[in-house]
Amino acid sequence: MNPSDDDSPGERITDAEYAVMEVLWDRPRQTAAEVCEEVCGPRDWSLATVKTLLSRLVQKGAIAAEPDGRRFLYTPLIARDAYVGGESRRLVERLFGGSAVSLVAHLAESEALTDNDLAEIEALLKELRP
Amino acid sequence: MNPSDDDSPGERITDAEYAVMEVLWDRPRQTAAEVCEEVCGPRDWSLATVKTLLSRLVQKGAIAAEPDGRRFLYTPLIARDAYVGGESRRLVERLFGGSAVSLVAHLAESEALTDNDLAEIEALLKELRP
DNA sequence: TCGTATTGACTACAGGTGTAATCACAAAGC
DNA sequence: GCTTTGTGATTACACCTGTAGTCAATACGA
Repeated sequence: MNPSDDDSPGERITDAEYAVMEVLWDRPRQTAAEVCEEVCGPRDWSLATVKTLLSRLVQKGAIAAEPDGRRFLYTPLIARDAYVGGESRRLVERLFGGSAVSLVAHLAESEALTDNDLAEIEALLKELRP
Repeated sequence: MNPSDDDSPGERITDAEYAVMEVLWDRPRQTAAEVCEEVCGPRDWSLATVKTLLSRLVQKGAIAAEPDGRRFLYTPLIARDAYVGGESRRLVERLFGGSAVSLVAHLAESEALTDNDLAEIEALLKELRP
């Protein structure tokens, strides 16, 4: 895979922006007001804040703004999986020298994984490596 | 565990600061100049930058500055494991709804894990669940 | 038709972050 | 003693981020 194949937007998505992305991933093609209905309550934001975040996300190429009359319907341009994968990879890179195995080892040893979790992972692995 | 038992520093450690922490975790009790020797090259920083980062880390309570004559020897106050664990947990919380299993599943499915990785993890699990 | 509500664009502004210059001072060498 | 050098402290400054107000235009209801 050549480096310019990277389909992730150059600019990082911030914490606040991520909250907006969540809403749009859940249901695409929403207006600013609709997004606000979802997040303004929990995060105690005003509509203005949501509008700013939407603008910035459009600028960053993370979402598309499809004109619908006088307003816009916003839709994610990057898939949730791609984003989550990117962030995971970034963490593994930064904290575990790129070794995902180290991450799993750490999670296991630090009791972030219950016995049940371990069993689930084992099952998952069996599926992936028949 | 009561909430104030949290031994992690309230303030987050940033990306640049993390680079400095790495050096100190690798070998504690280093001077600013020594730290610079390690990071200034790779990150193309000046000594002044390193000093600023060290100051901020001291302020944040992430490292200690032990006087040594006219200068300081810097030493991490938070363990690498604690930090790494915290960051991992944060990511799992944010991106995978708190389920570490989901993270592993995602890594596996998104080919972030090679066959070799999977084998290693399997071996690790066998060790943890005899 | 005329006010009112809605909407995106623009502006604002404090705090964090990356990156560094400058300063004051003390140590060490000549 | 006087100068050079290494040191932390202070200050700087642009950009990013979180959070929001204001504005101008447009649509909608009376």
